[in-house]
Amino acid sequence: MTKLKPKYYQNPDVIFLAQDLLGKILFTQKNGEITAGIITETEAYFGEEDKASHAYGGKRTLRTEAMFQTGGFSYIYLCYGIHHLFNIVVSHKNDPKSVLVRAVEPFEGLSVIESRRRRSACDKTISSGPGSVCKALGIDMTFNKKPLTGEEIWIEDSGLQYSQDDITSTPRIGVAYAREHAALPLRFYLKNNRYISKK
DNA sequence: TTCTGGATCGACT
DNA sequence: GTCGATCCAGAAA
Repeated sequence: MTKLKPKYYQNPDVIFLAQDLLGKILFTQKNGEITAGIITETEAYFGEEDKASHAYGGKRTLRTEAMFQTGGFSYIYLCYGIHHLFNIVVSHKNDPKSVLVRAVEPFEGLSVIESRRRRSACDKTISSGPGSVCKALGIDMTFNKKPLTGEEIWIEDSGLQYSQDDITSTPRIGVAYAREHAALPLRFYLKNNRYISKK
């Protein structure tokens, strides 16, 4: 397995990347403990034109600043005052596209993940849903704006390849306010995996 | 300074 | 299926 390179993330085709990232492995290292999960579900946010994106209209604030960085950095924010959500920033500088990781399948450090989530790794709710992914992998705001090629958080290519037949696409979750962009099929998940937020 | 609402989860019915 | 938790960023003023 090899760590994905900066070049991989600089691709401006966020819809391709949201699908290509399925099957890749997201690692974190915290307090010397390494945990990882196979990415099973993602959503694409296509930038300034996307009414569902925090960067819609080129809105640039302290929070959204992370998305305007060069592809290959993390964008993490707090949702509903409770949950952290993890995004992979892609494309080039000042093009705020990102991929939201919505679910992973536990891969490494299972006992650490189980104690963080207080349930068995066999329970599919352990890391299905964007808030759960962050909790399972120990991701909080200290991971915001980090390079995904470093030693705290990174993604490896497992070599797994999927065809369009293996991937289901649906509208994104929780973005009804995005009006005409709410129905776009920009959510992707592995058809045959049980670690999915909802079918 | 104050107000509003959200890229959700889990407990409970 | 329904609903409360919980708090910060962004907008209004």
